[in-house]
Amino acid sequence: MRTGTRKTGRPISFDREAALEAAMLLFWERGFEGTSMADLTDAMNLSASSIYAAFGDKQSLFSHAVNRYLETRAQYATEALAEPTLEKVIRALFNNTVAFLTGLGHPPTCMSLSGAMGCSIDAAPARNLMTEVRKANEVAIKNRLLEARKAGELSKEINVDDYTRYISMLLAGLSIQTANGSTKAELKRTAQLALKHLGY
Amino acid sequence: MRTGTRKTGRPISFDREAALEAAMLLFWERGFEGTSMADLTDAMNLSASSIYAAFGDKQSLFSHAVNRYLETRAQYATEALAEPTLEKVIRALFNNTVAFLTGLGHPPTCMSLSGAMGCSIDAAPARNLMTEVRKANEVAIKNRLLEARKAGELSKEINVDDYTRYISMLLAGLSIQTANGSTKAELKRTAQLALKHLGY
DNA sequence: TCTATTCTGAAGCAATCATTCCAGAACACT
DNA sequence: AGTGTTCTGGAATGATTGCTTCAGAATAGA
Repeated sequence: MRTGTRKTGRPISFDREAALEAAMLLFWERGFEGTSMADLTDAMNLSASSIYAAFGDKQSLFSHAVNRYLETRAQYATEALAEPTLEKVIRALFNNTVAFLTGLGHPPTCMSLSGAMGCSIDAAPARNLMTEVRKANEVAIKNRLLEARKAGELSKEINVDDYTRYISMLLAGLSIQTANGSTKAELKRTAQLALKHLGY
Repeated sequence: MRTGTRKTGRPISFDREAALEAAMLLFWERGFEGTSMADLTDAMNLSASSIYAAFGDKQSLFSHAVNRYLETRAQYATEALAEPTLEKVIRALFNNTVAFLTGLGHPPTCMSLSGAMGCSIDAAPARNLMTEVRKANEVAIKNRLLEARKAGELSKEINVDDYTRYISMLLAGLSIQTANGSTKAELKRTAQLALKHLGY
């Protein structure tokens, strides 16, 4: 049962990370409820009992998949926020988002939107988790803006909360645009337009 | 079976529109796959066979519900586009959207996003329908912008397709903001910020 | 009243859902 | 080699899925 620091017994025979990657991609595309355990056993190439032993129940597996997503796919946002100046931060935020959304090998939208927007009451935990992820993103942006404000890069007249929500809105909008089928070129132009209207 | 112009037989004993309204609200909140027939029979206060006779299968009922949504809830967009000047159109588009999203008695996001973002392969028709709805919205906006261009209200240097996508992105972003839990006051301020950056 | 038509509610359909159980296989340690 | 522990795959769990069927109730027109 414990998969952490076991010392004896039959060792795991599959690549835990590869299996989790497959699960993540499936959840990303079909959402929590749209993905069945049968789909998962198929894509992960594992029996249900192995999945349960390694990751817990479906909800727990979803959490693990979301964590993997945040660590291996959503780092572009963190990287953007680490840029030295506000202008570079904002530019990177949009450019990285476009690059991410139009990347190959995964669904054309961010997982926090496709994961569980509308879902049954049973799946409420999954939906709440997605909302938390989006909110955490906003908080990260806000903190970076507060830094920029301290550095004198952001006018004191600008309400940081409002500005945060505005940027968050723009980025979410980009994701929906991609889900609508916008091409990479179109998305780039849209992001450029957003930057232009932001004054960058 | 036919519910249209029947002349004899036992008449329908329930309020068709009220039943459809209940179904729409449920689909809106939980999405196509998150809503079971049991949920629907409960909310619509009808037996499954009555629903099938009146609206067809679940997918067909979903289509009817979406149509009702478009007719009774999403008219604010059409109304906004009917404003006489471009400035009024844009302002109305944002203000109406905010009023709509923060309205009481329905989920805090637009149905085209909660209806079926991530879903199983079986529910692909529902997802495609939602994408079509979003695209149709874009087309409507684009046509209005082309009108404005003819009227000389929009600079010829502005690419109408880009501008359409930009506005569409902003409006979609507002919907996500509401899903994140933004209050009415916050959403208003965000929309105002968007208008300001648009030059209005 | 009689007949034709349609709606209703309950029961039942096979399929699928997430989950669990179990016998056996595979390895680590002694 | 023997023992203990853990993993594995398949089968089975009961509940729920969307959907259908059917006998009977209800009404319209003759």
